[in-house]
Amino acid sequence: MPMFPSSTVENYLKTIYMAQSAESDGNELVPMGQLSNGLGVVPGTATTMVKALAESGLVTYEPYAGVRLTASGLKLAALVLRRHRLMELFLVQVLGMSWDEVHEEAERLEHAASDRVIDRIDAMLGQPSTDPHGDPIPDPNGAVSAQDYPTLLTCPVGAPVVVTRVTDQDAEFLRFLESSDLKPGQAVRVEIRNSTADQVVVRGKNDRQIMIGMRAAAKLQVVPSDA
Amino acid sequence: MPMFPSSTVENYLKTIYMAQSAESDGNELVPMGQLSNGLGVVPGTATTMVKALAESGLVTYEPYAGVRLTASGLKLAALVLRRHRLMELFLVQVLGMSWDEVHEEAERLEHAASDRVIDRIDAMLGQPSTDPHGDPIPDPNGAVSAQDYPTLLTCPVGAPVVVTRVTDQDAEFLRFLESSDLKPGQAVRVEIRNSTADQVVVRGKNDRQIMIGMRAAAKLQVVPSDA
DNA sequence: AATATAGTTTTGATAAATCAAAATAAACTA
DNA sequence: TAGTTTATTTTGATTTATCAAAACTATATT
Repeated sequence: MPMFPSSTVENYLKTIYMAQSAESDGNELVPMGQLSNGLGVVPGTATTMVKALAESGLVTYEPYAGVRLTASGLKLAALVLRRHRLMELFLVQVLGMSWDEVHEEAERLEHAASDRVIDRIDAMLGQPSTDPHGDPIPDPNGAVSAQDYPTLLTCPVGAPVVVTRVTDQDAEFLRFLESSDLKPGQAVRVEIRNSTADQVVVRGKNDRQIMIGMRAAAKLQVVPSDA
Repeated sequence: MPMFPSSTVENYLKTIYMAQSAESDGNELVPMGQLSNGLGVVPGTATTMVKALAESGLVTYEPYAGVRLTASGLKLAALVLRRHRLMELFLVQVLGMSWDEVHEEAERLEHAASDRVIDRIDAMLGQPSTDPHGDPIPDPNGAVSAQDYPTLLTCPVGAPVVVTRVTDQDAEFLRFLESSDLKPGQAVRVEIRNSTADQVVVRGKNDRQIMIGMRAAAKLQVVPSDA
């Protein structure tokens, strides 16, 4: 129970949090391999650290099975994500940075910005609910509005939808989306979905036709739209 | 020669830089005691670290005498100060924080903000030359416009001057200055200076009369003004 | 000069976070 | 079921930054 969690601890919690919420259940155990992989450390390092986190009551650890956040770990992780996402939005909206470069910036700033600063940013941006990638911003208590949207891979073919969220922070991928007019907010429609050929054809802005693979399509969350 | 200096290294350089430039000469050796004191570590720790910095070519170290920045150490230190001071000004001007709380915020953010972010801030603020305390902001190459101003302790009695810089970051002191209308930019005039009684009497805003000690007076730099 | 004092360096330990590689457990395969 | 593969844990070292306390140096005092 570190009074002030190190940025290492914050990163472990954040990574576990995201792996956990990527699961349908959301309460699954995260395998150690996935964790060490996500953090870019060798497996043994993650094992050692997770045992310390368990000692601090931030996670529960089941040897050979995986790790899961406790209530307090969950809250801490959500607050780290809050800082990260508010920071990203701030960098885009106030400093005018491009959405593909803010992730790595926020990756460092999230550990240095105090609640005082974060609260100011939150107020300045009008208490926004999502960051530039459409990821939800937890509230000051760590609560997140539940999200479970369809994607370009699962939404009905032909139905008009709006891109709401991109669940991948890779800068190159984000630049591709930008150049394809597929950023959050964009109205689109799936025209063809061919799993054998691994292609999803989308009709987008100005009737532009864009072909993407199924892997990519699954990373674009959407909501049905009326128009 | 660390490719990416740790924030510890940055803090050592910054502290040496400030101690050095506080000297008249500006090229003096900084005693180890002053350094360890400024950093809040025990003397032995500073000795060890300084030897490593010397190894990296950032400082020259003379045992039992002290430490001095090399050209490359000087530049690095100036760039840390640039980040710190731009960040402080940004927190005050854009986020509307009070000038007495931004120092400690910037103390952490200065190590996390990239040049990309800093350059945006610099542009947004119109390439300012001083921070909220009047401290000069080094340019992107680490160059600082030389400053050697008189203070409320050394300026002519009776002459109209303007407060330009406060060389102390203590939050309580800064709040006192704010409540006494002695922030940078304020036009004032020294009325009485009595070294025996350790008092400097200043006529300030709205003809208000303020009494401060000589220690405090020496921390307020001024420039002569016409009015 | 002899001694006291203040400042500095050395030495030995420690905590946090990591890696490499050996050991072990679980899962899969034939 | 026996053997192989994959995932995980252990063990032993390493790096960075730190402290406590002993040893030392230089300077000031009488």
